[in-house]
Order: sequence, then C-alpha cells, then structure tokens
Amino acid sequence: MRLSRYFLPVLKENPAEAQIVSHRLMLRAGMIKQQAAGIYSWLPLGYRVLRRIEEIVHEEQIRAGHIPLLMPTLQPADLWRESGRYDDYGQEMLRIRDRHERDLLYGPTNEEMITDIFRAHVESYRQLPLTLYHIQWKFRDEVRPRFGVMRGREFLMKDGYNFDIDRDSALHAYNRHMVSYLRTYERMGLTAIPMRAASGPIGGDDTHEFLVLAATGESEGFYDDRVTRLKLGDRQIDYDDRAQVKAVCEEFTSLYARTDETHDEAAFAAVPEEHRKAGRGIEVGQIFYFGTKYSEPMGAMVVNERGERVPVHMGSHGIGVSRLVGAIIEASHDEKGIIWPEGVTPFHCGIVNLRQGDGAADAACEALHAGLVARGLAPLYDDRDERAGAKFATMDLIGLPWRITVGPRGLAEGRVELTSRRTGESEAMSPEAAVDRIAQIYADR
RNA sequence: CGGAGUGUAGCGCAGCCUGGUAGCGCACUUGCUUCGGGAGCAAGGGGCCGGAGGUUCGAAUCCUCUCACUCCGACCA
Repeated sequence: MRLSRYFLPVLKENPAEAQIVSHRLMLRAGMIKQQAAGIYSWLPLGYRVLRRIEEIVHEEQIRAGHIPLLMPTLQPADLWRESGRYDDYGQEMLRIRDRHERDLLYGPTNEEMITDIFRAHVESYRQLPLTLYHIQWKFRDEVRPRFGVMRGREFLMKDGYNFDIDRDSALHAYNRHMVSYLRTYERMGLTAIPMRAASGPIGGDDTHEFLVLAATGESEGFYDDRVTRLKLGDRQIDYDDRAQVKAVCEEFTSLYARTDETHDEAAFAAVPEEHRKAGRGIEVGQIFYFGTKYSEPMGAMVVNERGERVPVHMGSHGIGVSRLVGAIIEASHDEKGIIWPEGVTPFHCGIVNLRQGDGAADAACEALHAGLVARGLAPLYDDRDERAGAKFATMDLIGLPWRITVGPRGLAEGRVELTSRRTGESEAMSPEAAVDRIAQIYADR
C-alpha cells in the first residue's frame, strides 16, 4: 500500500477527550473516530488490526474444533422472556420496537439464541459434543462508557457455547477453551493470566477471567508472578485428548491467580513473598461452565443412550475482540506511539523513502514494495512528499514493527536500513537481504 | 445513577468576568527555498461560537431551557 493513496488521518496533537494511552494513540494514529459515547467508526488502519485479531481468534477456535456461525445483532424479546432475562437484564439492554410494535433488542450476548438454534436441530446425544461460536457486534448500554474501545457500548465479541451430554464432557469443553484462549492471546503478543473469578449474572460454578496486566485495567487481580512466565509456545496440543488439555490447564492455573471477587488472603499468604503480586488488569476474555441453567428452562434437551430426555450441559466463552485492540496497545507502546506485535500488525513493515523524487530512491522503494508483496506480505510505503522526520514520526506513531529506510546516501553503497520499532536497533543490508529478513520474521505467523 | 466540567475552523486552544467587525498554533491550498528525526518565508481558503427561546440599539459574551460529550465514583466482554 502506498501511503499517498491510503486513508490515514493521523493527528499531531492529543485529542482532549482521550485520557488513557491506548485511546489517545488510536485517535492519533487514525484508527478510530468516535460517533457517539462508546460508539466508534473503525478507520482503515484500525479496521486492519481488528480484522487481524478476528482472524487469529477464528483460527484458534477452529483449531480447537469449534464451529463458526453468525447470529444477528437484533433478537426478538420473546426469546429473552423465555429465559427470564428480559426483565432481569435492566437498563443495559437496548430495547427496540419495530413498525409492527414487536419488541426487539440489540443483543448483549447470545445464550438464548444459540439455545434456540440448538433445540430446533439437535435431538440426540450422538450429535454431541458440539461447540458453536460467532464473532458479532454486541451492544450494552453502559451507564458510563469510557477508555475508547476498551469500554464501548458497541463492541465486537467472540462468544462461543458448548453443548455436552454430561458434566465431565462439558468440563473438557471448558478446559479446551482455556487452552485455545491461552494460545490466542500468545499469538497476539499478550500475556493474559487466567484468574479464578466470580460468575456474575451469566451464572455458573466455574469461571476464569483472562487478564492482561496493565495499570489502566479495570479489574483487580492477585497472583503469583511466576504465572506470567508460563508460555504455551509451539507445543502440539491434541484438543480431543482430555488428559493433555487438562494437564495444560493445571499448569496454568495451579499458581495462585484470582480476581478481587474470589481473592482469599489466607491462600495468597502461602505464596512466597517475593512472588506475591497485586495489580490491575484488562479483562480480555472469560470462560464459564453453567451446567443446565439455560437448557432446562428453554428446553434444550437430547435423548441419552438410555432413551431418556435430559437437558444438555452448557458453557459460554467470550473474547473481547474490539477491546483487545486497546489492550494490546496498553501493553505495547512507548512515548512515540504504538508498537504492534508481529501477530496483529496492520502492515508487516513500513518503507520510508527519505528523498521522494530522487530517481534511485524511488526505484529502490518500488522494488522493495514489489518484492515484499511477492512474498505475500503487506508493506506500507510512505511515498508522500514529506521530510524524513515527518515520515519517521508517522511510522513510529502507527507502530509497524519493522521499517526499511531508503535514502540516496545508503543506496550509493547498495544498502538500505532495517529497523526494529521495539528495540530501535538498525542494521544496514542490501534491499534483497531486507526482503528476505522480513519474510523470515513472518514465516511462521 | 450521584458529583464535577466542557461545547468557538479538521485537531489543540484563547476570547466570555466588564456585550460593540471572531482570533492564535497545528493541519489545509498556492509559490519559492529546503530535504537522514514532525523545515523556512510569502500569499490564501475555511466558522449558523452545540441548539432553542429571552434581555438589549447590538449577544460567542448576560438570563432560561435543552442537547451532546468528558472526567471522578458505584456496575460490566
């Protein structure tokens, strides 16, 4: 992509309304535009990151054997009257009436609807286990939206629902989600700690929240800091292997890690003092096992092997997709701007032409651009007629992890410069070597 | 929902107290010079001063009402 033909409205100054760093940087980098309290347009750069995060979530859900579908944003109120939540949910639920005076609502979550789909089409235990999920916009009419996309009213969320014949099978689904979530966050360059949490209005006995540590987080957690060093890495996981999946969960949950709601001072005191940490975190996901809470009242039953009609065991699991964009920035930035992890970066690298209009520099940049595209990569070439400083400042702000700098001085010796946004370190090399290096960096992502 | 604020050019702000031709910086347009970390000079363009009512010869400024947004607290992916 050539920057001169792109739409990247960056701001030099901080917008007054943005208090926290991710919100400021998203506005300055031209990623979002606010349209109303807690409601945002995603401008091209922000949209690319959002899509990238969505892709990773999809890939890891599918890898775990979960099946994507898509449910609507608007739901009939009757479905929610059935579960009893239409009245319980309160002011947070946006209620709408159509031209025929029928009550609708903009979905804040989808337990009722997925249960409706399930009961219409599944009759037998032979069709289980089943996990369905979608990534769809939600609306919760928060009293006080804030922090940009981290606490919007409209937000994009992956929500998944498992249906199992019994508790053991449902708990395996729970564990499977935990492992798939750990891998999802790791691919985004995040350390997200699963913490035992309180269940809240969705209900159920088992639940973990995934917290990305950040001073601006809204949740409080207490943990053994050795948990932050655990890595899933590239180990192979067989998601059908209950014992293996359970072992991974135990590895990641045996150290103390709880939110303030379930915090237990006595248990925490057993953690060696040098590892005892309390801190704030951004909740980027949560998993629940809630048994037959929805299946029973809504009649989601299957026939078991003894011919009896039994309610299915369910769980639900969410990842805050749009919130993750903010969370990643909170976890990865410096005073100059964003630093995207390679896994979610909107463009794989930037190309900065120091002397636009110089024949050799222009040609070298074009060749680099073409070379990277030929390798299946997406470079952003700053071909504007701007001075070097302005181009560097823009690149640093929007946070592409790698930058190739091209100028007449270096080109005279056949060299360009490859710079890491994270470390600031530069290395001179031939243009071909730079393309090879970038391709290699992204080879397994 | 309680408390505190703010609405003036795309962004950041001044002007309001004490009514009298709407201003500054950045951004934008044109030209010249410059060109390895947000350049300089010159000339331009852009405003229903959030909205509605009122007071006044005259309102960005005073009064009333209203809408929107932000921040602090209690609640939530």
